[in-house]
Amino acid sequence: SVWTSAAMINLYERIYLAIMQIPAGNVSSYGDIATIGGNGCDARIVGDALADLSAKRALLLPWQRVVNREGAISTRGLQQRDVLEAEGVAFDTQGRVVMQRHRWKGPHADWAEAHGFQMLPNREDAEQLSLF
DNA sequence: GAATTGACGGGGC
DNA sequence: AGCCCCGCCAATT
Repeated sequence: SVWTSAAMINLYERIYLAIMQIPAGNVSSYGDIATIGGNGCDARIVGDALADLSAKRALLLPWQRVVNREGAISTRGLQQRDVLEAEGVAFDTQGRVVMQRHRWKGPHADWAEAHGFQMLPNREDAEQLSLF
């Protein structure tokens, strides 16, 4: 219906807003952006939102900073890697972003709270816990 | 409505 | 590392 379409536009806008927080030199994954968006966001929806970008809108949004969880680029023939390298992002020999170094840790707590977004769970703690 | 398709991801093995 | 299976959800056919 008309209303679900309007809701989707808002969801896409939330996704775009989250993506705009990714600093140059970092990348985020579709899943991480979905986690930050919270409330109905899903990794596939993030992909949908980016696939929907007009050429004009794409110039205003750092869409290139979204890669999959392995650091691999999902677009084809769009020079995404070149742009990321120009931003200082390193790739491994398999053509994937070195996620340990460049994966964005998520928005700051105050920004997330102020705009109704979620924090990214702390991965260091998760790794520590898994040791025991 | 049902089935299929995606710029996806987690968990198990 | 890989592979497989399954969940997810909007859009399309």
